[in-house]
Amino acid sequence: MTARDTRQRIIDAALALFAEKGYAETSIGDVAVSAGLLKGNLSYYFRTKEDLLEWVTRERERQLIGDLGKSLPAGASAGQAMAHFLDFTDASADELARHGCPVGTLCSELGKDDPSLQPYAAHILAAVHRWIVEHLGDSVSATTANAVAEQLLVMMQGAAVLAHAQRDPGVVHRVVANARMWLAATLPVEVPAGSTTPSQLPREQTARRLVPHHRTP
Amino acid sequence: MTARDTRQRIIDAALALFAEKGYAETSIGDVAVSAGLLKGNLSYYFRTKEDLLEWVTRERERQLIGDLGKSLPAGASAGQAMAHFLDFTDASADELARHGCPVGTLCSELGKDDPSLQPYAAHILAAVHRWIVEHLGDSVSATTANAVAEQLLVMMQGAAVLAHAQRDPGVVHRVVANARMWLAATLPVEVPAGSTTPSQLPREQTARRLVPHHRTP
DNA sequence: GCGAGATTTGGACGTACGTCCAAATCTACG
DNA sequence: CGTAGATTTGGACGTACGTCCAAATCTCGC
Repeated sequence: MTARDTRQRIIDAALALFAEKGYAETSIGDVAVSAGLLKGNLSYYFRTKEDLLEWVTRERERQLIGDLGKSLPAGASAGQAMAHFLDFTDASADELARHGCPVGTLCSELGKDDPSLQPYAAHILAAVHRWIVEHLGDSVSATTANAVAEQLLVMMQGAAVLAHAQRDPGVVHRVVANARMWLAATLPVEVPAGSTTPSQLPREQTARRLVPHHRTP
Repeated sequence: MTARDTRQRIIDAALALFAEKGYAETSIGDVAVSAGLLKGNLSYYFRTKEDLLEWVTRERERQLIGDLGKSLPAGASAGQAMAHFLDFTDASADELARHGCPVGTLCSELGKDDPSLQPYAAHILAAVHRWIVEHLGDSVSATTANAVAEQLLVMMQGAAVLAHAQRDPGVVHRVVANARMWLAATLPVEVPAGSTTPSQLPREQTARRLVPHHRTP
């Protein structure tokens, strides 16, 4: 196994652990064990924990933007791209409920104490924002595109926080469904229904423009 | 100074520190110094750190629900109550940008590693949900009320995450303004404009049903 | 003013962590 | 095969933390 492989294995292990337990609660030793080496060996590949964090966030952004592009046809319309983004989030509902959004929770955690670490995570959010704006193309004005991207990010991040707090992926499904309707009403383009359409959710005649929500008291 | 005062001073100090630096990053010693006593003395009032957390979250819920009720007329309509909730969030924009939502970040952090601590924070979110549902009264069906409460919480939590990540209170202002319009279009009742109305924000003819967003690249 | 209970002091103790390092081991090439 | 460089081992070191505790000090009612 080459050193390059080992490096990547460390990054992958840290990626998973940071998402699962957070940055502070993940020790260098945890990462080492998960990657199949001893703690002392990590310093050979990453001098400090912050050094590792930097590579992990870079990798997260690379994977996230890469996954967003995957299975999205090259010449996809703005509406198709937005539907794709919502499908992607919807498919992540279970993981979001289990661990929260890997990016959002990292932003919150790193922003708390040491502000020098926070840009690492915030950079990923900005990249997703950019992805949305770019894929809206010129179907709307730049100002509107930024507003739509911000609103979408807000809804997805909020859904992740609530789904995680209540351990209920249903929150994500409902918010995605609402976002779909909101987008269809807001954008001057077609927004195809996703693979998980709101019609699969309980529909009640009392809810207007809202995916109903069954509380478990 | 009575022991009761000291206890309260500890809780207040911990409340502020947990919001500012997070639970894990706040040491017992930090709380002690901030409350004006020595570390060893804290164990006299709170056996363990988790014990302190329990009281802090209780206090946070008490204050939050109390503040929400404050300056809201007794017989307020559903629309007035919702506008009040949005005004309250809007007024917290600066603090949300600085430290994130004290409740949401606590939920995210506690939910990560030790699941036994997470209910403390999640309970507060549930209380706010309940507040919204109760103040919607019977202006809408129970199902719709729950959906509206969930959607509002999602938007506010998402706004807090993004505002915190970008250190920009403007996110909160824009999301609140959008929520105001969304509520007005969704609820069958009047939703009075808040003290901080969207009209004070830059308005562009290109944005339909969206508060425009100026990116700082 | 005296004594019992409440409160405070200052530090001990064990644990966990990030970083560092010298020796041991492995790998690849001459 | 032998050696130089790459990689791994196992642990040392300093620090910070949560918890615990015995002694000292304070606060009241009597």
